[in-house]
Amino acid sequence: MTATREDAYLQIGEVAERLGVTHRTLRFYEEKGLLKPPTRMEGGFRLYSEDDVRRVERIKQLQRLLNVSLAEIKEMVEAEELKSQIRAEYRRDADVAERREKLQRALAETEKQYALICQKVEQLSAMQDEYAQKIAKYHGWLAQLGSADEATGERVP
Amino acid sequence: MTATREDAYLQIGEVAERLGVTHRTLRFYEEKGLLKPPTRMEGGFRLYSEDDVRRVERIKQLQRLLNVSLAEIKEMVEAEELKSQIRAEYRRDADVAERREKLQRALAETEKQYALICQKVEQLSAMQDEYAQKIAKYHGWLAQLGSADEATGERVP
DNA sequence: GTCCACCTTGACGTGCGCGGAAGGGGCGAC
DNA sequence: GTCGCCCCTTCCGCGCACGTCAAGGTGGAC
Repeated sequence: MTATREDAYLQIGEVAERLGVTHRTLRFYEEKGLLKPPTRMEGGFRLYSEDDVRRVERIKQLQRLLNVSLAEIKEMVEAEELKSQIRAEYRRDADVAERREKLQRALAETEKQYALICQKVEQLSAMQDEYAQKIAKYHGWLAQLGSADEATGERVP
Repeated sequence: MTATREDAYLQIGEVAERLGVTHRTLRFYEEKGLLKPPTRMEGGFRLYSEDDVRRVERIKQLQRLLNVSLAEIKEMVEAEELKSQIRAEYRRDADVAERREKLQRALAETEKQYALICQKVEQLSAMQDEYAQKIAKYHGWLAQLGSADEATGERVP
């Protein structure tokens, strides 16, 4: 059990290879506060947990899909961190009012992000439709060209 | 008619204000070949047509939604330019085979872009679902807290 | 003519998101 | 021990997408 736990920890190079990023990127995220400082070996080597790895994946996902700055992504992942805090505190005798406040903050942030995503999906879907129509038009024109090789009386705008 | 045509041309500052970009951005796009050099007044002032304006809007849209480099966007808008060329050549006695080839190139590029958009929409939709579930969970937890604590909470939408 | 807002080119500066090299230390195998 | 590889911090550099400043030309109103 302790063995599996220790095996679960990865050095920076392994994480980098797994996720297709460089060790520089991981250290950079740590510098910028997007990643909490990972645990270390005695000699100072960083040891990343599976949670850490998931966090990096999340960051990359947000970056790819939402096109927002790392500063904004930092706020986003910090909101997710709140959730973990709430979970951790759940067993203890944390104040109910305090827990609710945290939940509401996390919820508000999540809803903000959700709205952003919805907006993006909407716009992208519109663009998708637009492209589908363009493709249909091209196919139409090509069909005309194909059938009317000598009989040229068709309309191509 | 000539009057409306001339009125339709805009100076760089007007375009910038309309689109919420700076004149530097417009010049930059021109330098990089994303915008074809606009017509000029005698004194050298740039005069942008409505087509030019739409082109800039398009560039900005692609940038916002697809998160790709200007170099890639250049290729995309160049593909759209092919379509205009085909239109322009239609009246003339352009070779049918040549026109078909251009159409097919334009179609191929458009389909490539379409695939990219589909992929993005898919991933973003998945993320959207994920967030919707998260929000539902938060609401559930808040409801639990609210009922267990017997009612100082009011905001559980 | 004069004024002033707007335009021109050119060149250097900036913030972001890392890249890469220097100089040094840790770790496991032999 | 020592060899080789991976890791550490520090610091300068780079590409992208512009921002910004300088020095001057243009255009229409008065």
